[in-house]
Parts: sequence; C-alpha cells; structure tokens
Amino acid sequence: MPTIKDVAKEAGVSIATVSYVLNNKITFVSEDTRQIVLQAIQRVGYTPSVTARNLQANQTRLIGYAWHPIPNGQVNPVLDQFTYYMAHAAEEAGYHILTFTCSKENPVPIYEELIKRQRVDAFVLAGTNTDDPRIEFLIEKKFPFVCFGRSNPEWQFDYVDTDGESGMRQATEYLIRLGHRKIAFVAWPKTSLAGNYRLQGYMNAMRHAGLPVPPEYIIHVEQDQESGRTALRRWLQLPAEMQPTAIIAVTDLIAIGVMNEAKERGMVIGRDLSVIGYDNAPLVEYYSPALTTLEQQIPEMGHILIQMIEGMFQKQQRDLVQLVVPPRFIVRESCGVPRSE
Amino acid sequence: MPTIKDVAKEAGVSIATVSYVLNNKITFVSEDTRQIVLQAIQRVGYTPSVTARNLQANQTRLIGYAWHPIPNGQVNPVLDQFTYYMAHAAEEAGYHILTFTCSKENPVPIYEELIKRQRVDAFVLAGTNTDDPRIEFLIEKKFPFVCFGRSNPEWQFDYVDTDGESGMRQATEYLIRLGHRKIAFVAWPKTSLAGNYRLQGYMNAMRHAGLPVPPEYIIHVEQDQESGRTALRRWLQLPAEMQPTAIIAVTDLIAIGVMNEAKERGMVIGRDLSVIGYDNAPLVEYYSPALTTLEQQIPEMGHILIQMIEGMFQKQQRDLVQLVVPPRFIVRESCGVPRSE
DNA sequence: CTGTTAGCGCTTTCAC
DNA sequence: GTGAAAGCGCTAACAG
Repeated sequence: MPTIKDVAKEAGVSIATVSYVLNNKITFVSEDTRQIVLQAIQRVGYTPSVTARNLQANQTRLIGYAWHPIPNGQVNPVLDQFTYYMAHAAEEAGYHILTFTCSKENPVPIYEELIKRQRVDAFVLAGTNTDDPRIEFLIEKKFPFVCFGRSNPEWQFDYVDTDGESGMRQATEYLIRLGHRKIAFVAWPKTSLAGNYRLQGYMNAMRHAGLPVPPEYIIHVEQDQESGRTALRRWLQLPAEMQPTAIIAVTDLIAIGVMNEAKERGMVIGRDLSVIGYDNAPLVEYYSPALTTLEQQIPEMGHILIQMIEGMFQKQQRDLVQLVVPPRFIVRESCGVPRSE
Repeated sequence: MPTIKDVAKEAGVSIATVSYVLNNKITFVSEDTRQIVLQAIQRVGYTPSVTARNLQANQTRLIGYAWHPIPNGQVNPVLDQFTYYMAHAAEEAGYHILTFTCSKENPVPIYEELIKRQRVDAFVLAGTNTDDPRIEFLIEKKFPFVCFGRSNPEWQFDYVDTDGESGMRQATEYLIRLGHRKIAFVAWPKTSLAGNYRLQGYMNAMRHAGLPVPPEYIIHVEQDQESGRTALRRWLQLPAEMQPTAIIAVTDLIAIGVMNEAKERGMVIGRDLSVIGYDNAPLVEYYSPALTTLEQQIPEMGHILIQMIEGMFQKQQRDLVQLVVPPRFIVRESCGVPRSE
C-alpha cells in the first residue's frame, strides 16, 4: 500500500503539502502544486490510511451497536431492518457500524471494554428499557450515545422511539369505529416500557370512547406465539356477554398466536374475532387472513439517530433530542364489524 | 484516557518496559518490575489504545461484512442469525465485525474502498453466486476473505455452505417414504447457484428412487410468496393423474405461498397436499399446519468462517477450506401420506 | 506558499 | 533486565 511519503516523492513535494491537498487546505497550497500532487496520488494509487488518521485525530469513526442474542431461533425483524438502515446512514456520514454481541444479563462490561480500548466513538443502543444499566453507565461515563427506545424519563439522553401509544390508540379507535365495544389487549410483562406505552394507547382510546376496560381484558404475557393462544383461551372462558369481539396484541407474533388458537376453535378471523398486531413482521401480510398491524418507521429512525451522533461531534452545544415517531397503521383483513349480539 | 506514558511515569519505568509487560514478553522483564508495572496499570486504569496498536501492527482487527438491502420489507432470517453468531465468534478471536451496506448491482467499489483505506483485515461474503464479481475481485487483489456460500468451482477460495443438495435429497426421500410418487419442486431462477444445488438434491433422490420427473414438475420462480401460489395454480391445471401430491419449495417463503393457495382452494395441507420448505424461517413453526422444513446450521457455520480467517493470519500455509454442512431436517405437520388414487 | 518537525500511542530493535 | 530511540502513516504548528 502506498503511503503519503510515496506520493510526496512522486510529486517531488513534502508530505505536508500532500496532506494539505488531501485535507483541502486550499489556501495553503497553489493550484499548480495541487494539480501535481493530485496527479501523483492518481499515479501511485494512494488512499490515506484510516488508522493513521484516526490515531492522529483521536477518533475511530466507528459507532458501536450491540447485536442481542436471538432467543430460540426467532428473529427480531424490526431490529434487523433498523440495523441495515442505520449502517447505511452511518456510511453517508463517513462512519461505520461496529457490531458486537452483548448479553442481556450483564451488558455493561462490553461497553466499558470498547470505551477503554477506544474502539468506537459512540454507541447506538437498541432495546432499551426502564433502568437500563447501559444508559446509566454511559451517562455517568459521559460517553456519546443515542438510543433507539426510551428509558427513565428523568434521565437526560438522546433517543428516538416508535410511538406505541399513538399507534395502539389508532388501532383501538379503528376497532371502535368498526363497532367493537369489547376490545381486549395482550400486553407484554409490566416491566416492559415499550409494552406499557402500547398498552397506554389502548387504554386512552378506550377511556376516551367511554368504553369499559375490565381488568380481565388485559393479559400480560411473554413475547411468544403460545402466549397469544393462552390469552385467547382465558378470554373464551369468560361468560359469553363478556367475551371480547376484538383483540389487540402488543406484537404480531402474539397476534398470530391469538389467530391460530381462534382458527383451531373454528372461529373465523375478521368475522367472529378481529385481531390487530404491531410491527408488520415479515410474512404476516401473507398469513390468512392478512394481519392488520402497525409498522414502525424504521428507515427514518435509523437515519435520525446517526444525524444525532453527527450533531454531537459537530457542535458542542448538546441540545437534547427526544423524538417519538408514530407508526403507520396498515389495514389488512384481520378485522371486521362485530357479530350482532 | 491514560496512555502508556502515564503508566510508565506512575511505575517509574520506561514505556518500553510497560510495553513488554503488556505483551507478556516475560523474558524481557523481571518479576519484580512486572508487578510494579501491573499495579501502576491498575492505579491509572490503563488499557492500550487499539488504534495505536493497529497502526503499528498494520492491521485493524476488523472483519468487513456486507449487509444487503432488504427487498420490500422482508428480511432474511438466515443471514440475520448468521450475522449474530459470526460476530460472536469474531469477538472470541479478538476481532470485530464492521458492517457495511452494499448494492447488489455494483458491489465491488465498496470493497475496494475499504481495502484501500485499510479499514478491515478481511471480508466475509454472504449471498455469493456464480460469477460473483466480489470474489473475482478479491482473488485478484489477493485480499483475505471467506465466503458463506459457493461460487464457480474453478475459483480457488475458502467457503462454508449449507448442503442444499443433501437437504433436499433428504426431504424428497422422506416424501417418497410416505408413499408419494408425484413430487414437484418450486425452484429459484436457474441463475441461482444455491437454488440449483437444492434442485439437484430433489432430482437425485427422484432418480435414485426411479421416479419420473416430468419437466412440468419443476417451476423456476422468484423468492416471494406469490410465486408459490402461481406455481401451485399451474400444477392444478395439469390433468388430474399428473397433479403432484407433494411439493418441495426452495424456501419457506415460497412454501407458505403454496400452502396459502392450497388452503384457499379448500385443500387440506398434510392430507390433500404435502409441502416442505427450506430455512426454518421464524413463524413457520406456528403456521398452521406447522411447516416441515430444513434448518441450516448457522451458528456452526459462522464460527467456522471466523476460524478460517484466524487461520489465514496465523500460518501462511494457506490450505483451502471448502466445507459443506448438511441442514437439519425438521419434521412438523405439513406432510402426510398421499390420498389413495 | 512550501517544508521541517513534533507529535498521536504504541512496539521493537539495539545499546547499556 | 532496562531504557533510549526509531518508526507505523498521518496532521498541524511553525519557520522560512
């Protein structure tokens, strides 16, 4: 690999001059020598070494992004998409994404290690939650980072997040418009912040419409298909007049569980039971019936996060960016008017 | 951030001595001073700068991995999983994955750029195909890389790949054992190498069992759900005695399409028609009926690829590694004995 | 305008 | 055993 010295020799100038040309220090160098240097660069096929530049600039132009373990063969389509779009945005800004793996139980040491070794300039955190130890750690370390997701409201940090509240509110209002009054919700465990925002959207819409939400209508479950089935089974044990005519699930995966259980019991989705999910996971549009759901605006959010990091390094005036992006409501075929009672 | 100088000052030794201790050059330094230095390192909280080390060693300890654009909201569960396990293996070997995005149409320039800027030490290529320009380019550049997937047999390069041939052979033999004789195959376009291996496995099993494969039984389509539907529709137009009783699809997504179309036409999967996919994509186990499929051994393959890269840098004796790993056959509920004719 | 030079943080000869 | 010093490839004062 040719170095700056080779170019200097080839052009018959000093390495400083080459450096000036490279860094567009136009006032420092005459147009004539500039051209000579440019041609020399061409001839020897020179490109500056990133490592050398980084050492001198005390940076890495790398953004760390943790890739979480995938439980039991399933994937998180949202994060996969997010990763791609974020990587893309990073490149446009002259950065690259360094992906690393990170355990859920004890995530902080890996972040600490990467900081100490000066492996990255900043982090993007995904899958944040209340009391997220990573956020706490990074705030305390004053290390640059942005989040895809929220955490404790009293913590001061930059984030972008999907607006689960508004999404689920929309979904609920849609069902109400169709005529449903008995709408139930499959929620995540109460410890899930994102889950609570989504639940809240449902609650708000119900309250606003003056519809009752008996405690039985909210079931908190884990993120798997089986949970959807269990939830529906419990609702079907309610007295007939209490049974929900529509169900909103905190994610598509759980919605699929609800639909599977219903279908096996001879119910027709869209007629006997309406179902809505969240995420627009791959394949759910091909499920039968196609699932009505909410789609997070992943490309935009990835882009914004990188812009935020850029902003951090440009100006020192660190103004807090806290952004919440409403998801897109996608109406497909899993909802209909409730059966006349 | 403390540097090696700070440690030297703290310990009252030269930076060289600190460096010896760091690099375990045990013979160079007495146990006494070693302890002193170690304690000084502790006190100042020092960790060597990766960038500085890299500059001096002329390396990056970064492995480049391209993240391909995701067509139209769908994801590739296989590659997502692969990425995770590869990142994990890389870390154990003291490397990190640098993810970058790459256009299908003109991929080479990005690779060239990363090489010239000396951003990475090696590449992992996924989604390879015949005449893959990236492979050609990297071979010619003599830049280290390994592939997840095969390419032209005459090209000398290291790869690991799923054994589509053996996988589909197994699947076909299974259907034959169940009693099927009229088995059709939804293939990828003929230009797809991976697709052709899978097709070949089906062909081999059929031939070996002495079963006919009329040309109508093989339909080449794109990777989407609709293609599965189209394929089935065409088969249903065949004269009754020609209609296949079982269908193998080159991927789960296409298999889902076949099943959806069949179900809409009132057929019962597993009774009227048996279906097998490939990949064990997320959610297909929750489809009804649960899809019988083949699962690639992703974690292993990711691990092996990193080991191969390590091997490249350890010894110079570059022995070619070309490995093909059979997938795991997962029997679920989408196949049954053919209806008596 | 251009070149000399001193680092950036580290490793590694080569004297002592 | 230990330390001084050169150098990895680059940028940026500072002279001239």
